[in-house]
Amino acid sequence: MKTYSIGEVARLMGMTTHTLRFYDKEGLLPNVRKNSVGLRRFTEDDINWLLVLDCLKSTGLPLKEIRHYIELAQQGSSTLQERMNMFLRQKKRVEQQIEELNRNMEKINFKIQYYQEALKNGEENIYQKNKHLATEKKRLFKLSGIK
Amino acid sequence: MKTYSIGEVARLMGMTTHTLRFYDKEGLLPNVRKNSVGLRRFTEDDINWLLVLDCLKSTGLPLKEIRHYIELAQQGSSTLQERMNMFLRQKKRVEQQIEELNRNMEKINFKIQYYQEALKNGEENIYQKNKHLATEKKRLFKLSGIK
DNA sequence: TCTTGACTTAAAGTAAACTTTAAGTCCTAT
DNA sequence: ATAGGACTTAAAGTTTACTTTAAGTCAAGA
Repeated sequence: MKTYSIGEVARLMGMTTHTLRFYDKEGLLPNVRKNSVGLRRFTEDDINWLLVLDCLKSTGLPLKEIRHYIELAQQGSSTLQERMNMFLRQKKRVEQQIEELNRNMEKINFKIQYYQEALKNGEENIYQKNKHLATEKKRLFKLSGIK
Repeated sequence: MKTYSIGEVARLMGMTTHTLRFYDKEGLLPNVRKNSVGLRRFTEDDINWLLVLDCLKSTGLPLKEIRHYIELAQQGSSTLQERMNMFLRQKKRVEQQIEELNRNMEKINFKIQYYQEALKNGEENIYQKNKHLATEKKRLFKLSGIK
């Protein structure tokens, strides 16, 4: 069965070998074997897991909780439900992240529009500078009960 | 003109007063005035800026670069273009972030599907466990030139 | 008057996720 | 046989963005 060196996997995943060893030390690479001279050999399955790890990590799941997921997986099919719940929670978080990014995108687009105007006129117009924030401010004031 | 205490603004923004003082110390709240007894009083404009700061921060712009933006703004209209470029770059980053989130969402959805199947059958099917990763793996292998 | 609570500054401490350093082994090509 | 490069472990250091602690001021309520 084909295996890969830590250097190859690092290049493949866009990580450093240091990071991969750090993950291993932290228990985040549960199945990686070492050959007769003590070098890590990564299988296709190890790479598949790295892709999932990368997905969880880059959607904001802390390494600690990724390790917890690994522990669940190692306990066998009795933890199937719990593992699915983890992915369901993560799905919700990603949905929220996308919503927040869209809201922030609107703000950024407004700012770009504002600067385009300002560049055309050669000066800034303080009064329309933050027009777009009015709605959100009202929401926050209502929510916090301030004023 | 109505102003707000640091405590009110903290509640409004969902931050602590500590964080607001930290931002002030770091030069991230350029216009906040203090009253006769030395207490910070936040104006509507200060709150507007905090909303923009929050937008930049939560789309991943480091505080250091936010401070740089402030410095540009303080230099007047000669920096309009540069400030717009900053928002244009940030827009691109947010677009990439949304794309990445969508890719990750697909992986998470596959995992949820997988667990639903596994729960129905009461056992895991190792062979379809990572079917969805095949395409991405091919892409990565091609990109890195490994194999 | 005393205490409670909000505020002040300055400085030290923390958590997460690496990153770097140090010291050493092993294989390959010149 | 020796220099280079990839690998090993263990441990210390770094960065970012806060968070906590310490020591103190001030105004209002019981």
